[in-house]
Amino acid sequence: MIMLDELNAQQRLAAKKIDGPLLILAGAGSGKTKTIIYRMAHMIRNLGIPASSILGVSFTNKASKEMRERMHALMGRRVGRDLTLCTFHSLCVQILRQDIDSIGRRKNFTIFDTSDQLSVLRRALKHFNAGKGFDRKTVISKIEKLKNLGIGENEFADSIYFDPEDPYDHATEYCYRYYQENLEFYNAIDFNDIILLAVQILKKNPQIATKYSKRFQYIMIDEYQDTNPLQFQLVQFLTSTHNNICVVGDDDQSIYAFRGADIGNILSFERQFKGATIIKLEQNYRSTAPILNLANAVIKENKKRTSKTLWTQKKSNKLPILWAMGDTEHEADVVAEEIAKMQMSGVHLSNVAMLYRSNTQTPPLEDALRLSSIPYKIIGGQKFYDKKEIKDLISYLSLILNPRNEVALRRIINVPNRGIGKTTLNKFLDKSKSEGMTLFKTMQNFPQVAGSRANLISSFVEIISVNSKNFKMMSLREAIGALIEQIDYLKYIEKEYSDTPKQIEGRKGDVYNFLEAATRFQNYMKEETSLKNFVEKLLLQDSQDSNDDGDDDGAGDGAGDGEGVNSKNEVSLMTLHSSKGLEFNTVFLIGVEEESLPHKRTIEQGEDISEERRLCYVGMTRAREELIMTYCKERTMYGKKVPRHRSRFLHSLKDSKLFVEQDRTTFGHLSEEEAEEYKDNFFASLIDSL
DNA sequence: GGTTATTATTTTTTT
DNA sequence: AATAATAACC
Repeated sequence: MIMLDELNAQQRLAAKKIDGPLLILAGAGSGKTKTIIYRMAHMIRNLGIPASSILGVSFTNKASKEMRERMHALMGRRVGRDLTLCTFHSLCVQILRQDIDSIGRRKNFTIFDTSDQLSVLRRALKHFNAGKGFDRKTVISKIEKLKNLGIGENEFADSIYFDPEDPYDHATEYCYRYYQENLEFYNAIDFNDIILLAVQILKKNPQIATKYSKRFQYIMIDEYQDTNPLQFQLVQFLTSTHNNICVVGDDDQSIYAFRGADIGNILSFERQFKGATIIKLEQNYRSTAPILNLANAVIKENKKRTSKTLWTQKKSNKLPILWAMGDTEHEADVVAEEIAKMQMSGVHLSNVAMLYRSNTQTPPLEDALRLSSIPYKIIGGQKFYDKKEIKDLISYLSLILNPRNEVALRRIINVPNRGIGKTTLNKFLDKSKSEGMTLFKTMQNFPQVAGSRANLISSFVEIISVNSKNFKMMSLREAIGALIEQIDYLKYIEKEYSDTPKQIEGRKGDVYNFLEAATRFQNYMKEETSLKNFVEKLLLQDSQDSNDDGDDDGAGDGAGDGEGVNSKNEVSLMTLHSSKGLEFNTVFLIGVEEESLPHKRTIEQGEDISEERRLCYVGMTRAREELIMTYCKERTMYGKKVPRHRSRFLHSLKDSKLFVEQDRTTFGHLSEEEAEEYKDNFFASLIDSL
């Protein structure tokens, strides 16, 4: 028997409401995950619902991993194993692997990431009009938006989204088609296609839709405010036979509109699922009252939101603080100094985080921490597989997996240098076109096209085919090792970076880490290890997945595992986006200034800064006890110093007494005595350093 | 075909 | 300031 006594009244209501549509509006820190876990446990243990008929969908691997771990802790491993807890993307990849042939596509597709997309787009734009300088990223984001709305490449021109006056729309029209044709020819799909094609499968094959809907009788969606229209369609198919859907979310934490999330999905849940129950979780167990008061005041300004006010029992007389700093370096130094002080007084650094709007703010903070010898960890930012070496290796693997993948082929055809340059490549591209054959097949069948370089081509083709045999015969780890050796990749790194020797070690390290990752994958997946699964996992990895050198999971059943990604004695650094779902005793909110939060691009784009406000709200509500915000009077941007001002989000509250402002460029935050002492120390250390 | 110099561009957030 | 794309050179 699972006892629900540990839940509060609202949480318990939510856990007990099993049938029909349910919307749980869960404010920040209101025990959302706990409620979901108990709800599932209650269903399985008390009501005897088979775990295998329950599906829990989240957005990040980290979220589903956490859910699984907490399920294990509560009910033991066996039950957890039968539950399906996964991300939207991994769920859809499973659907595609099973049934993609039902919409006339091949099964061994590869997944294109952003850089693959960009490389196709470059060619698309060249074809469209060699002269004009269109921005590839703008075109991509237009295409993605269309895909998220479910508009195909041939439907765009006639849709209401097409503006004949806008030259970008004409470019997009052309490129969208070119892009889709190419992807299909290469047998590749992009992130949006993962969802889009899965929905298409379900749409065209009602029996398949029914199959999945029957298999998953109870469906839960986490972070529902982040779903896009396409994901909404998917949910509709999955619930078509039973309507047992429970969604959990917080409209105030919707921060992914830029990738198509539609806050309307959560706001209109009642209308879309008839007879829905709505339960609000408003008690916050995380933050102290002063922190919550400020956060509430900030978010209150937003117009479109469900009415909901968080409250807490945690009293405190520590008001949030806003520090005015001189410039970027000053900001980093002062914060680092403060953290050093905390460390001295015995604070464990896993309880401390620095949050900021964009990744570009990371380097100066990092420098300051390093100079003060404070251990830190950057979460998110550049993904492991975004590094050049890893992309190269993955391209080899993708090509081996799917020889139609021309983007991968072009990336590595001359890496390491093997004397196959632009001219030769172009010859093969022409031939490939005239024969209507994939680029790789052309190289395989007509090496003589390269003239005197024919043997170079042949030996490249040979490398690929030898290795694809290797992957069938050896273990994953061995086969990757053999590949690296055969192409002599480590030597290539040495040569390539011979003028920046400092980098060599690190880049080689990336290669070793890659091998490590393969080993870990192999140990974890056992007989399900395959190259396909491995590459897929790498590409669907999210920014909070552990790609560190370390012992992350410890494997033993953890006794009450700690919250947060980082339990080591390290400060966590991350963007506001990646901080969602986490909490820390002390939060430094860096750069709460105009053009940063709200961001310049959003201000320029027109009026809707509500998402920026939510971002600010998310950041503030990460803090349990202490919230320290900073802004600079001057910031270095694009290598130039620019004057800056405190964010409008705080400016409008400056007389509210909800926070204190201290000017750290003077000694205004100190009493006279302290200021004297500080100055003495400062000069003393200055003299020391001379 | 490969290397180096110059120029352009970037920086919002990410599955 | 750092990096990538392009052009010009060897």
